[in-house]
Amino acid sequence: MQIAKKYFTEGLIQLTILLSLIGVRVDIDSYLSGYYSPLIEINLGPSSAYTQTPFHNLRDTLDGYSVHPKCPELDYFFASRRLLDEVRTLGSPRFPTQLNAWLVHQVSATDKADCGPSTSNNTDTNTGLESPGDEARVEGEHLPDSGREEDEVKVKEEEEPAPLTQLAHSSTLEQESMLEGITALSDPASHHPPTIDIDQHWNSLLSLSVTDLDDLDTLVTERLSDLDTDITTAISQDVSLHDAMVTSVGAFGAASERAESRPVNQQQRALFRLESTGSSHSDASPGMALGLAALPFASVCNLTGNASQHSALGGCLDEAVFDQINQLGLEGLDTMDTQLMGCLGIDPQVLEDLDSDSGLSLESSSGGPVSPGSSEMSSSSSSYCEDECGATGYSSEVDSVPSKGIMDCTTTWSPIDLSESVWHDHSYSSPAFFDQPSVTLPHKGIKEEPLSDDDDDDGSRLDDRELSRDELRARAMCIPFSVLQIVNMPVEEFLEVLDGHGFSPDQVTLLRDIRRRGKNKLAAQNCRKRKLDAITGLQEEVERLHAQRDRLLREKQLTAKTMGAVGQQIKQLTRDVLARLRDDSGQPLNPERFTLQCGANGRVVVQPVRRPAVSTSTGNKTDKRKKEKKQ
DNA sequence: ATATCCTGTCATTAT
DNA sequence: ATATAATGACAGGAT
Repeated sequence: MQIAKKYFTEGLIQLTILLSLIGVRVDIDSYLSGYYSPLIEINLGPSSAYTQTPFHNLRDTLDGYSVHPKCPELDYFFASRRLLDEVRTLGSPRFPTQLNAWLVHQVSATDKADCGPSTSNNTDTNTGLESPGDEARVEGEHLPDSGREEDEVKVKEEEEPAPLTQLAHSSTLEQESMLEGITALSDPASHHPPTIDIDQHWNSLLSLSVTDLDDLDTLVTERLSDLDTDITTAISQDVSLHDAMVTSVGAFGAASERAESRPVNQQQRALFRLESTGSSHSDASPGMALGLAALPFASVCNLTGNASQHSALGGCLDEAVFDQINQLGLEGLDTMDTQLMGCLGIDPQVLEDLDSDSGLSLESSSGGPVSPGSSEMSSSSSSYCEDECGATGYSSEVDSVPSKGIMDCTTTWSPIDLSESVWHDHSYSSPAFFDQPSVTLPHKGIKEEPLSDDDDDDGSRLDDRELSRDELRARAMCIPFSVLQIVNMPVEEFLEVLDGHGFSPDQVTLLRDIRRRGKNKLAAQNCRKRKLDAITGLQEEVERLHAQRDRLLREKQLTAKTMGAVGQQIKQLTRDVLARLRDDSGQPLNPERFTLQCGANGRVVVQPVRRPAVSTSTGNKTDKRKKEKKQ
């Protein structure tokens, strides 16, 4: 008897839940009230077992695990409960409170799956979970078996007082009487209830429901974990973009500050910048190991990664790399230069040319035998890297520069071996080298070769060709500073230059314009790089969202398929139950004419199948109208 | 010849 | 107030 009772109670609980899930209302109160007393064969009303047999207890007991109150998977429980509350607020068929227990059970299921060895899904979203964990524990996880029934009834009473009063009143005795009633209403010929068949059905239903609910558990768990993962990813993505921006800006700002505080160090910084440019396009230069030893892992990964796959952090990491390198101090920089040059196979002469234009206009700086843009510094103490390239599109505009001025001032701009000024003269700070964005644009490498060929072709005219418009203007105005010097020198020094060299107003204006244009050129390059990075990031996000959408659609299809199977099982079970019920005359009920309905209050009632109400109702209405008209 | 891309520059705004 | 960064728009050269 206890076994049959257990089957009935547990099975009916699940039946009620499943009927609720597919929208069938099970009116248990109707059974209790006795309105359908002739038809009541199974009083599966709110018995004590109805409330004290939550699935999670069974499963937890069977599976031999329990939920730790601080288990991160308890988040799912509260998400589920929130969803349940939302469903309730919609006024849709209210789920019996067993569903609450089922949802609690979901926590247990997920806990079993994930709380143990694999808790990698959400490790960062568990803040403030202690109280939920405690609450979940109160609701059924760690209740002593002796007091479980009463405690759970209390929990349910908090949510649905009215029916739960009935639940509390419906006791095991009612269940037993219900079973007795079933026996009494059964065919007298077969006095024993068809326990075997019903047991099989119940077992079938239980197995099905448990299995399918496990599937649903899995789906729910995956869905929640996906959402969690997506949220985490979105946050990290956002942070990454933000970091990319902020780091870049911060690096620039820091570079400026360092430029002011440590001007001596910046020539080397510029050199390392160049080295970084080269290394970022040549995999894992061994020479970089000297400076990379202390670099963050991300920086190393970025440097050692494929250059063709430029990451969004590439620009920032360049600054980070050289910031780290600069922190190593001046010691060993010369050897580092040599090592880097040797390992990278870069001719120092070439590097001198590559320095210009933040690497984005490398095509304008050839690796010719003579540094075309170099010029001897009239300033005794300063030597900026001279070649300010990126003027490839202005060869025609060079003509507009007054050639007369150039002729007048040519003597002060005799080319020098820039390698000396670059590699040995560290007296001038050049923070802009550090500011220059990393050479990561894909077109850079493409443009590099043909232009070098061109430079080889007519290297004799490199001086004029390589000079930018502002460079020529500076020469024309007899300004003893190169464009890079003007652009890269600190603002204080620039102001001193403006004031202390007795420049004419035109020269001052030109100096300011050169500096402004140079700064703006770098800013434009950074801006474009950021834009490309943002586009790349958005494209990746689109791909990710597409993948997520596809996955969710597959899950939706699987869920619908599972629910359809559950519905079919329930229909079959309903037919079997109805086939064993008898009406007042002792005749078996026609399964085609009756159905089991789950009421909002938790009662399961046997109701006649409603005929197509449209025709009948309209017909009745028309008949009534006719009668009224006749009257 | 045309389209597209790249780059420098200007104007404007924000910091 | 000034310098500078950021960015949209435009122009011109390169491909």
